[in-house]
Amino acid sequence: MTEPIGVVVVDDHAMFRAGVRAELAGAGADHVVVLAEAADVDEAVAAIRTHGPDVVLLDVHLPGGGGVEVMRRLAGTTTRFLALSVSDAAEDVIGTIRGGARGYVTKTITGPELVSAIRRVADGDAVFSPRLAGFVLDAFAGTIEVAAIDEDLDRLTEREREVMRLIARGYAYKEVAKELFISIKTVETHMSSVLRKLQLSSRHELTRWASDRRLL
Amino acid sequence: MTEPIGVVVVDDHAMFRAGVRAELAGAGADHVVVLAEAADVDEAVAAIRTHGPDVVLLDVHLPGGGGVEVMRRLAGTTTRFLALSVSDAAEDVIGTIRGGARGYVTKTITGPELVSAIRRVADGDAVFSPRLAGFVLDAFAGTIEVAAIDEDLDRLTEREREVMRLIARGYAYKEVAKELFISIKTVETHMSSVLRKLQLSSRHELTRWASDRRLL
DNA sequence: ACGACCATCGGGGACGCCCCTGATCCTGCC
DNA sequence: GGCAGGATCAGGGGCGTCCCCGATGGTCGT
Repeated sequence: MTEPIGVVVVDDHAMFRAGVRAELAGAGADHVVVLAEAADVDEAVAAIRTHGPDVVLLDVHLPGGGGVEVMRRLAGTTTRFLALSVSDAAEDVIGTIRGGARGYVTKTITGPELVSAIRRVADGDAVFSPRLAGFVLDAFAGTIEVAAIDEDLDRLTEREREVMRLIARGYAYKEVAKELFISIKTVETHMSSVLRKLQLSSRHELTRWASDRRLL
Repeated sequence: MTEPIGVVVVDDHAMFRAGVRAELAGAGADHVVVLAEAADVDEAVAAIRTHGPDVVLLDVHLPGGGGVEVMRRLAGTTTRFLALSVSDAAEDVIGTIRGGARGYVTKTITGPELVSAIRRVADGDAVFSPRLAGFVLDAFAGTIEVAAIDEDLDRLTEREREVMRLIARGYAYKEVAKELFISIKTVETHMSSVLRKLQLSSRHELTRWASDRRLL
């Protein structure tokens, strides 16, 4: 409370960064100080290393790998990350939390609420927009399943991933075969492996699965 | 140039509105004045009627019907609309232009660029982010096709639309039949009509078609 | 009353999707 | 050298998808 909280704002929209800065200057008063801004992953890593902020306001979708990449590169720091995103998609939220963020709020937040969220994160609390809190808990209740997803994807061979991508985009087996210069039967074999490894049962589920993970 | 340009800012994110206001105050200097802000369709319509701005900065995705709804309700005013969106999806851009906007820029824009865009729109020019200009022209080159899309959708009967929605979500014929308490054969008949009327040839194309138009 | 349109069903067929078994070739590893 | 795993292909079968044909009953407008 006596010490102001140092913050670095990471977002690829200059306009939005200006908005955060303006709101924090008004509602944050002496409590929160914006030390620096960054517009992509490289800038963010450099700025955080230079300024050592207490809290980083981190956009999820960011040129250069996304907010998760920033946290990965700074693993081990004492800095706390608060994700700030337009997306309320479960994959984004879960992925960001698993990447190490201490909270996740959407950009519909108001200035005073943001100040409050920053202070709570700086104090070590976890902060979530009300609507998100629900499935964050759901996800951690089913941690095994969440962890298993990436392992399953890793189990796919290179060729299987190629086939999977085309199928998920709506290509018929015949078209995949022509595209990859292989027989239809080979496509069927790969697809069979893909569905088995991902524990899916049809191309439609695969399409949904892939689009949920933004693999298209 | 002598007269300042009056602007109303419509966006559901208070933070973003603050950013626009701050940037316009800095880079816009005397040339641009923010008359009012609004966070949803009703507020926007009221604010624009009250203040009669030269230009409205209009977010595309907005509670209460979207930016298009705002323009529809204010049809006939001399106010010019500049769409300001995170989305660069063709449907959003085309739909907004068809709704009456004089320009469309993404939120990656900087303050000075936004001031420039506002002034050009106020002067009667059309303004587009460079990457978007291409397919805006494409769309107007193929105006017949764009106009035909909605006519085709209108040609579907109520029952056909129900079937279409379920199929597009990945339901099998059998599942659709159970869901709607009809025979599989009836589902097939409806699907056949849907595909013929929409000039598509498979459920996969239908899925893509529907998701492109956010009918899911 | 008649035609136009819609929703509902059926038979039958061509082809796509998915699975099973089984096979060859190559590469890398112990 | 054997052994595992990946990529390639084949045959055959069950079921889904999409089409053709035809049929009945209901509603609406003229």
